[in-house]
Amino acid sequence: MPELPDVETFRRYLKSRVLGKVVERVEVLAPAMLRDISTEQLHSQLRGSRLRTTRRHGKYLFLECEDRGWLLLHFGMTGYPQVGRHGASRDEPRFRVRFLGGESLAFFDRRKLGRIALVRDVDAFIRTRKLGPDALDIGWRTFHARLHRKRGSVKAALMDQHTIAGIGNVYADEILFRARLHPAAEPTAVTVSTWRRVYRSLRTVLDQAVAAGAAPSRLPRTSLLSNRHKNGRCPRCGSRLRTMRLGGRTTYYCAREQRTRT
DNA sequence: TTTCATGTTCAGCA
DNA sequence: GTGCTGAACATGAA
Repeated sequence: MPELPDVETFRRYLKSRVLGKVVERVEVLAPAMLRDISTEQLHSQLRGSRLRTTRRHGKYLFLECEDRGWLLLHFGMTGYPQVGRHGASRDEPRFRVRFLGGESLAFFDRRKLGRIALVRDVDAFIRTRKLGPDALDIGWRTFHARLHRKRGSVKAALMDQHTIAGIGNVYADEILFRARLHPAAEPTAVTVSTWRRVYRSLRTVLDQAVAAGAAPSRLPRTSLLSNRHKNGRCPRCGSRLRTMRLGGRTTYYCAREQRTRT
């Protein structure tokens, strides 16, 4: 479920497990996941390099490889990293970085929708891709300025990575549920005080999710996340949750509590 | 068997 | 440029 909280959890995990390690070799089991680089190039670029720092922007994770640039990892819908001794896991990873000393970083991704690349400069990458500010860094003024004039729905605006980076389908629903705002509300019709509520909700929801290590079981019981399924009920008022399609994705909301205005 | 799924990207259309 | 829809990517789960 790689949205911002998941990727931030991955980042912290990798920070504690692979920094300082030296790359021995790289194995690409699913070459289609590479972007703008071949397996051979990636291997020769990374071999002998020491991992120095980690960075995250939105749903992108970067590992700095000393003198070689940054290894970019995007987890798509089903990707996740795992560090351990070679071959410790039953599943076959799509990508693996072996380190001197015997450990390796494996990238699992059933659906192969994840992406792997090597970039020279993270900030340049963010500019080129026109990614918006990271959802955990954005301040109230910037948030309001970037969102309140958008067309379409508030939910689509929250999920637009060019507007604000890191929020996906699940957390967009969660943020709007907590803010009690209807996901289909038009951004231009939302009052400033309601935008404030959305902003505060965004901070609370993301902060709590990161603190919980993005584990649904460790999120507040009043969260929508654990109820987003057929026959799911609103954890606050008990009414049946409704669904609709917004921005091409299934949207869960409580029709009784989430209003179009206010 | 069919439908749906947490993400991104592109084509086609308004 | 903005936004929407549908498709593609590739695979598992309900």
